[in-house]
Amino acid sequence: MAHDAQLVKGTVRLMILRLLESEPMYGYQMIQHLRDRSEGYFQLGEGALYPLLHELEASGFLASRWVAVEERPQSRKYYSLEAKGEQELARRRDEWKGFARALDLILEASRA
Amino acid sequence: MAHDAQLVKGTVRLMILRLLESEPMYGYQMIQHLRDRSEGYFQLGEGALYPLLHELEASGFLASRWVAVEERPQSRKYYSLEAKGEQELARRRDEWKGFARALDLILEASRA
DNA sequence: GCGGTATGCCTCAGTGTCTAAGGTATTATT
DNA sequence: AATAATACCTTAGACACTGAGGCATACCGC
Repeated sequence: MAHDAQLVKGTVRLMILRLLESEPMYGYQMIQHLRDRSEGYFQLGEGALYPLLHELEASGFLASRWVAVEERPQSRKYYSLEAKGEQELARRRDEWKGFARALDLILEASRA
Repeated sequence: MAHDAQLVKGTVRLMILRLLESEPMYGYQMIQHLRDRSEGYFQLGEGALYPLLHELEASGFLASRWVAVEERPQSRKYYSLEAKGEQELARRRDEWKGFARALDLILEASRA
């Protein structure tokens, strides 16, 4: 709605970057972690995730590598956070804080 | 992204309903209040506001009345919160809290 | 007198994010 | 034999917001 209008929509970006800050993960795993860590709140669809991961990698925020798993036929594509991605994470985190704070100013609004 | 995927996009709705909880206001005034109360953070565009007000009124959340102002040529369209709008406000407020809480769970994530 | 800024309402094409559904392939369960 | 789970992928459509436009009046500076 203004300078960072995309902020709130792009919250998934922030969450993905945050997850990868802890450890490298593959897509399917991210969906589960988001669901579990948010106590079932975030049910991210694959259609929202995969294109986003590709974009983040193309932007140089993430790197990926394929890892075969013996007992499974389907390889996993692990993503990890690049230095540029860490900066992006910090930026997005600050934006989120700013937004949440501003909204609280509106909601609480002690004065009339 | 899930049950209330529209939540975060529809944050403007929440803010408008909140503003009108305090007192009836007209569109142009809402834009200024949002800007001032958020310390300049929210710069809502008219293109986002007016259609939304029409929709909220059509949904029965708001009521409007035109008020002429002597020293000004342009009449003001004052909106006020209906009973149904108060319920909607409560609902949206709870949704917002749930979302912000869930996101914090992801961001803080004390465990690995 | 003329452009810029402010007030105050309005609309609409375009952008970007997400949803919902589809696809491929294998294994385990019912 | 069908369903769910794992694991990757794509794409049409919905939806909220941006940015620009329009209309009308008043004031300010040059």
